[in-house]
Formats: sequence, C-alpha cells, structure tokens
Amino acid sequence: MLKKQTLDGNIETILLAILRDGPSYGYQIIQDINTRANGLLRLGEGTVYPVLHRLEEKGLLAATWRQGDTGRKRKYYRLSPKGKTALAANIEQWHGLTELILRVVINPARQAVASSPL
Amino acid sequence: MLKKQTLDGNIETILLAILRDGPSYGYQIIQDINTRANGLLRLGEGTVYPVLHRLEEKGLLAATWRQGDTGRKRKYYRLSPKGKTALAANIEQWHGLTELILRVVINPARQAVASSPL
DNA sequence: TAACATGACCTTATGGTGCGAGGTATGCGG
DNA sequence: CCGCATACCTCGCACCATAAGGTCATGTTA
Repeated sequence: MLKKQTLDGNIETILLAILRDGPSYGYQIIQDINTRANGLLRLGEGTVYPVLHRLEEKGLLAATWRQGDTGRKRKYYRLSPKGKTALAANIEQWHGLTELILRVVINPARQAVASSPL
Repeated sequence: MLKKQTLDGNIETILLAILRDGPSYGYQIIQDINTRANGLLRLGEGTVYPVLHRLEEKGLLAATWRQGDTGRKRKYYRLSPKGKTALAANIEQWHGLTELILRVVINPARQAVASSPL
C-alpha cells in the first residue's frame, strides 16, 4: 500500500485522468480508483471530496447535480477544457519527475558532467 | 521546472540516494542535486537542511562535524544501515507509484477486470 | 417500527512538508 | 573595510492528505 508521502501531489492528476474517461460522481470515482489501483492504494472520502471541490473551484472540473437511480442526488463532474490542459501539464510534470528520479535515485551510473572525460 | 506538489514526498528519497554514493554535507548536497537535476529542479537551503535534520532524527543518517579545507566547519552526513533499508523501501514505494500512475493515468487502455472477457 | 446497511454527500481538525526569507559565522580578495 | 562565497541554521506560511464525524434517502430485516 502506498504511503501518503509517496502519493502526495498526484491525487489531482489521478482524478483528472479518471474523469477523462467520461463524467462521474464522487462516490463512484472512489470505487473506480480503488478498483483500478488493485490493492496499491485505498482512497477515502475525506481525501477525494476536498480534491474534487478544489478542482471545481480552479475551473478544471464542471459539476451538475443529477438524480441517480438510487436514493440521493449525485454530483456529476466532468473535465473542462481547462482541465484537459491541466491533465496534460500534470502528465508532463510526471515525466519530468520520473526522469529526475531515474537520474538521481534509480540509476547508480554517474551522470556525464562537464568535467567527466569520455 | 518541477512544481512543489509534483515533487512532494520524494525529497527524502533523493537525499538518501545522494548519500548512498558516500558521505557529504548539506551545502555540497544541494549543489549535487541541482547539478544532477540539470534544470528540472532547483532546491534551496530552506528545503534541504530541514530534511537532513529530519532524517538524522529518524536515525536514517548519521552526522559528524569536520573541518573542511575552506572556512567554516562542515556537517558530514552518511547513510546509516537503517537509512539504507529506508532507501530500499522508498524505491519500492516509487515503483508502486509508477505502476499506479501507469495503470490509471498514462495508459488509456482499459484494465482487465473480472468482468472483461478476453 | 425501529434498527441497520448502503449509497451519496459534506466539513473540521490535525499533522506533515516544501520553501522563501532572513539570520549567523568564517575566510578571502579588492 | 566591504563584499562575496562557503556553510550552517530557523521561522512562518501555505498547502495537502486524511481520519473522524456528520447529514440525508432508500431499502431491508428483526
């Protein structure tokens, strides 16, 4: 199971990516993530709902209340154009991070710096 | 340049990895990181020193003061056995995270779930 | 009918973390 | 003497993940 600190900063990206596949609502999104994560991660409501609100406030998501087939109303979120752009930017950031970790952490081989002759 | 939120939670791992190559001191470590990051990242002293202290307090690093060739004394840090274990654990966490992001964010193909026939 | 389970939403409080800004000390060159 | 580079440090802010604790609505079950 991934620790909080490992996951930090990537939850927004995960939510945006989930919504890329079409509109959905909080409760469903949580199930989706936990299913797709397949044991690697288990997000609770106290984590996801605030992030959704944040993303809506930033204009990356748009929300509409709709009556579902069961019980209470659902708040459906969908990716806004701004959200799509942000998702792309986040993915780029992610690639940057993997490159950095690869350079500094994973790959023990010395980086070629100016002072290193071939 | 990587944003804070993208980097969150990985700085400890980066520091541990730097120290894996042998003992060093704060100021030098900062240069090292920023050189190796090659523009992807620029860490300041206000970021690195507290992390070093945290890692020392947790027993992942051991420190000794030594006189350097120039001016002031330097506080040399080296990886403790506990630190080596932690680094290995962090790297495992990292692989978990990459797998998760790959599954949920990068790879748009549907995950094979129980209900999906081949 | 009361109790419980489940789907569905929410907020508050807490602890952790990154980081800019600012401060101290030492030696060297102009 | 002043400034610069090396080298250390801390304070305060802002942000974020999360557990815990609520609120509704609709069943189902004792």
